[in-house]
Amino acid sequence: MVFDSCPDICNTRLSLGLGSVSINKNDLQKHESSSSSPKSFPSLTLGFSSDHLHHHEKTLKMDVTPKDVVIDHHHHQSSITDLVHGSGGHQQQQASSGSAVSSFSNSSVKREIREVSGTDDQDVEEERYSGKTNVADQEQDEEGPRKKLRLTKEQAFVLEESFKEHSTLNPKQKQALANKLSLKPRQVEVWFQNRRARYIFMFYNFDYRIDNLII
DNA sequence: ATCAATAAGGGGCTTACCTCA
DNA sequence: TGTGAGGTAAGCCCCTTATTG
Repeated sequence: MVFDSCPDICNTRLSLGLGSVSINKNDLQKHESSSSSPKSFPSLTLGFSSDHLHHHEKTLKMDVTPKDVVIDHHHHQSSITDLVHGSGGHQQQQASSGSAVSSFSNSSVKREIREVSGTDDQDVEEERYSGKTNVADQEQDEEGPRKKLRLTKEQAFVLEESFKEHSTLNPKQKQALANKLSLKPRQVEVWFQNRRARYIFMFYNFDYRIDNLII
């Protein structure tokens, strides 16, 4: 199904298509086998309009599947894109990044700023150095191999409960949780990131099991 | 020694906001 | 005064690494 987008007005000879892409669930689940029932996802396609298609063997195509359509399916974004584009997920990221040309990666800088600034964090840190896990963390600040923080059961419980309420946090919520648990806001943020990743993984595994049951 | 779980690092993309021509 | 382009900061995601039980 393809709707030509203003071919006369823009004269770009491009068309914008809305359709669906069938994806074998086996391929979706990279590391899992069985269940060959195909799944279809909504797809957005940019290409030459149909009347020009014959003149172009190679069509410029950009499928937005299904990241922006299926909520919480980010985890398999690259797998799906692999199928559509035939290679790594980074290709999709580049394809969709037209607006990001002027952007530059400044993650590490951001992180530095985050660590250096924010007196609130310092207060929080001072507090947490009195706790059980803080010794290891304190050592980490000094030179040497990074020590892995293990959250206490209480901390994990509170984070879990909070995650049930909302899977993402706004800055205030993050800060409040950090204060409550004597953690850095960054640690709360990381926990939620990892937790979301786990959640999506579990979601797909559940889906996979259901499929098997039905078959 | 091996493995699974998970905290954290690094890089990329998106979005909002600001400045300036 | 309104507008578009470019820069910046912040947040999120994916992938990966490192640590720990």
